[in-house]
Amino acid sequence: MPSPTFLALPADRRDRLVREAITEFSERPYAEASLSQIAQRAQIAKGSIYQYFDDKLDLYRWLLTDEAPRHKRAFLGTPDPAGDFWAGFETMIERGMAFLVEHPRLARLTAAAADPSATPDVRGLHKAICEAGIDELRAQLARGVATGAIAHPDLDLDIATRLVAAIIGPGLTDVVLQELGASLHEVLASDTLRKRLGPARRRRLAHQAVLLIQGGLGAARRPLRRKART
Amino acid sequence: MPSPTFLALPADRRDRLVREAITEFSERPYAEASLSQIAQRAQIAKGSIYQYFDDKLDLYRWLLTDEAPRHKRAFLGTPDPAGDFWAGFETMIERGMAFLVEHPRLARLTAAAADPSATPDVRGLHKAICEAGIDELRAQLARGVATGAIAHPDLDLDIATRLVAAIIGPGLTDVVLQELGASLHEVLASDTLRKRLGPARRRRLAHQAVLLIQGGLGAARRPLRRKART
Amino acid sequence: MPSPTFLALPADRRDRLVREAITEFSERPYAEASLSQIAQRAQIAKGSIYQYFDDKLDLYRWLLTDEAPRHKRAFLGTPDPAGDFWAGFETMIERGMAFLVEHPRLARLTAAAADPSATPDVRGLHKAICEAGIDELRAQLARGVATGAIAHPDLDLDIATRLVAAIIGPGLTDVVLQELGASLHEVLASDTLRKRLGPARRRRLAHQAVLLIQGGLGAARRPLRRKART
Amino acid sequence: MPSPTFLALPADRRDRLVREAITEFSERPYAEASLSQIAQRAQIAKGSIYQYFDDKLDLYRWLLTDEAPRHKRAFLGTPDPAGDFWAGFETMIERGMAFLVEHPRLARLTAAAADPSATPDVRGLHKAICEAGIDELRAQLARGVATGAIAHPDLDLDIATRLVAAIIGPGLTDVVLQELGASLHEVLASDTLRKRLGPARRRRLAHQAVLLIQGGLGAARRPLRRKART
DNA sequence: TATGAATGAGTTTTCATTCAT
DNA sequence: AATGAATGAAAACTCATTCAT
Repeated sequence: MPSPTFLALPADRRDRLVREAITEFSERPYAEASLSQIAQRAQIAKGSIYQYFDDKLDLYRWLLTDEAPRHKRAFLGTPDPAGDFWAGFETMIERGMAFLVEHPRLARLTAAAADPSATPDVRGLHKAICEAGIDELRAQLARGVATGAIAHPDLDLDIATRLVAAIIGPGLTDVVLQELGASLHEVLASDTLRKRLGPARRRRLAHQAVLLIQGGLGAARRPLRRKART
Repeated sequence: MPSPTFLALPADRRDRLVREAITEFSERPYAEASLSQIAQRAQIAKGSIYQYFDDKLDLYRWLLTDEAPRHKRAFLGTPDPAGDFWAGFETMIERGMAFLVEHPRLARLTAAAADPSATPDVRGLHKAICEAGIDELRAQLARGVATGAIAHPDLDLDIATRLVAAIIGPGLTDVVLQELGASLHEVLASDTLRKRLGPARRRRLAHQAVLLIQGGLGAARRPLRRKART
Repeated sequence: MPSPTFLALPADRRDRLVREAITEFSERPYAEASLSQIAQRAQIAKGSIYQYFDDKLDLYRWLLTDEAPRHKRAFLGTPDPAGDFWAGFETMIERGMAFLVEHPRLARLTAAAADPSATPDVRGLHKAICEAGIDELRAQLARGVATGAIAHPDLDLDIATRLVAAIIGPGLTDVVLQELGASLHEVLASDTLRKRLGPARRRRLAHQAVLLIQGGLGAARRPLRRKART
Repeated sequence: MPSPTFLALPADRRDRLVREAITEFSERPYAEASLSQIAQRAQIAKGSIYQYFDDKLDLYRWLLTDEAPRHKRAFLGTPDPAGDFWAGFETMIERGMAFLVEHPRLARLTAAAADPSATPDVRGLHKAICEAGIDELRAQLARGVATGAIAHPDLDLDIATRLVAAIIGPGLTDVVLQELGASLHEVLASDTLRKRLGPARRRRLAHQAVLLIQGGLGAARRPLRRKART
């Protein structure tokens, strides 16, 4: 948790630090990320960072649990709980891919949370983040069940949630990267790649994902409008 | 590639080294794993490791591309290509979970290949492994399509393969760990946990996964009854 | 190039480091000189050296191209270009020997630049230094030619410069050491030896050198009388 | 000193070891030369080297004090003590340059003996070699004095010997390398360079050197026939 | 006698963290 | 509050030398 000093920092100074920290942590594994680099690039004394955060992990934690989620939420917007469940689901997936494309560094930071290696401290952190995501997804699926959009006789909600999370998490990320013909690192380096995964393409991918999930979750097969069958 | 010297090592010495190396690399991300630690715990001179392997990466690569796959293949056995597609698929998944439970350190090592952080050299290594796995799965699914077991009108085999891989990879791992009520690291520490995910439970989980996948891939819905309900 | 940090160091600390570095590099060939030793003897943390210099070579380069020449220039003073050529030449040689006797460690450092072994990086460094010395000497001899002090019918200035450089460089150093009845290393160890090569003796040696050079370069033979024969 | 075992070795095996040892020691400074490299390239077990020589230094010493001088002597032939002194001197110098050009690795090994850095053990070795060379040259110059070929009123034979040694040692080597437009290391690498310093060119350089020395040593100026003045 | 695996001390280098200014 | 110099533990890696076979 950042110190009050940090929170009261002039926006410019604060932003410089945050920006460079995100860059550094998104480009190298935690162990190899260097506070010296961050300090130097942000034009901030190394000692100052230690006045804002307890240590390297504290800074990383804050980025992962506060800064990144805040941006992500702002980007995704709030889903409309009233609309059609599957349409909403598909939109959510599409927005997720858009986030990956538009904010690759933040997305990368978040993706790192899935890394099952990592040192104990970092692992705890990652686990917390993952579970939060799972909880959110479970609630959403529960809504689907409640509205009848999901209706599989044998469904175990907990298990299904985790499997679906894998699809829309690592699964779709993998697909996107495959589409880009690049590794995440190369995406970070070149902004031009972003153009290669425009909204239309993203919608198609989201649709494929929903198709798989929908079938698996026992939804009626037909309602799949949009560019699908007609 | 290990030197002939290494391959000709007395079993005891060799095993000590391999064991401790797997432990180290499965407990920390590559960047944080320490050859000194490995040497010390294996009771082997640091210099000796450098007679067996070119460097840290060479040892890691060998574990990841030779040692782990060899054990995994031996454990999984060869699937029967003649039998029912979905039954075979379900078995494969069950064996995968069994491997995770019986050889958690090796499973963990393999899982690390999904780590999207890592330094360029390591990433290259990981990517190669992942793609190999994807290729294998794609071939398997293609067989399903050929036999009619998979029959979805809109199916894009490439995309589907990656999404299915996410389900049976990170997805099921996550589920298993949830079942164990523990993180992979805790599993590594305590062998007794293994008992909590016996064959029956594993079969049930595998079934749930196949359910999701099967529905998503447009297979006929009924045949899903095998060892399930009845 | 040393960092600003280094240049702003408290004199005491800075001197300790410089002194021990010169000692180390003057006592062993570059490859065998150890930063750990320097740090330990200078009572400075190993890490600190890396805040002052990029690496081992950077420190060595600075000593060789900045520190040593600065001291040498300060010691030698500026020669009087107006005076008699050969008298000036003889003085220069005498001062060179005096430097060797008074600052043996620095002289030794400079002499090391003649080492034809060494690793490519170091060789490049050495070569640059040698060529700079040669250029300076060539200019000086050219002045002698211009003033008529040097007048040999067959003279090839480039070749002559290099041969003369050998005389006043390795040649005289060798003579001096012979006089001292010791190797340079023993000179380094015992300051008392310095007394055995006082100004008078040095002048005599310088005279012998000039004698050889002068004859070889075709100067008129007579004017050689100064403090020599009476 | 090599063990009897070594001396009794089959020529082939012995030669392989000697050849690779010379190569290694002529390409890197003593500290960086690697016995492992030598053993590997010579196809001889590392342990065997320790049966032939006490240690790294022992091997190096033998090369420097036995092997290299033997070859050099064989190459130079015995000078004719009866002929004209200066003509003989010039021939000696020319042969020395020829040796440098024809056997660069051996020459390089010998040149290293001039390196004033080096660790105490190595230094002692170098010093002994140098003094041997000096003694030989002094004897030769003494012969010149006896025959009247050298006749300088103020001559100090000891000093003169050392200065002349500097000319025909480091001095001429330097000139030769300058002629070749290359560093000694580059000479080692490319045999084609040898052609650029053929006998004619070498004679001219030798002549220039003798010119300088002769004048300096007070010889009569005229007898310098050959391509000199006419 | 020949072998080459094993050893471990020693090297350069990095970096999170502290603390005096 | 901000600074950035100082620190030292730890890492990867090398290589002369030993010694059991």
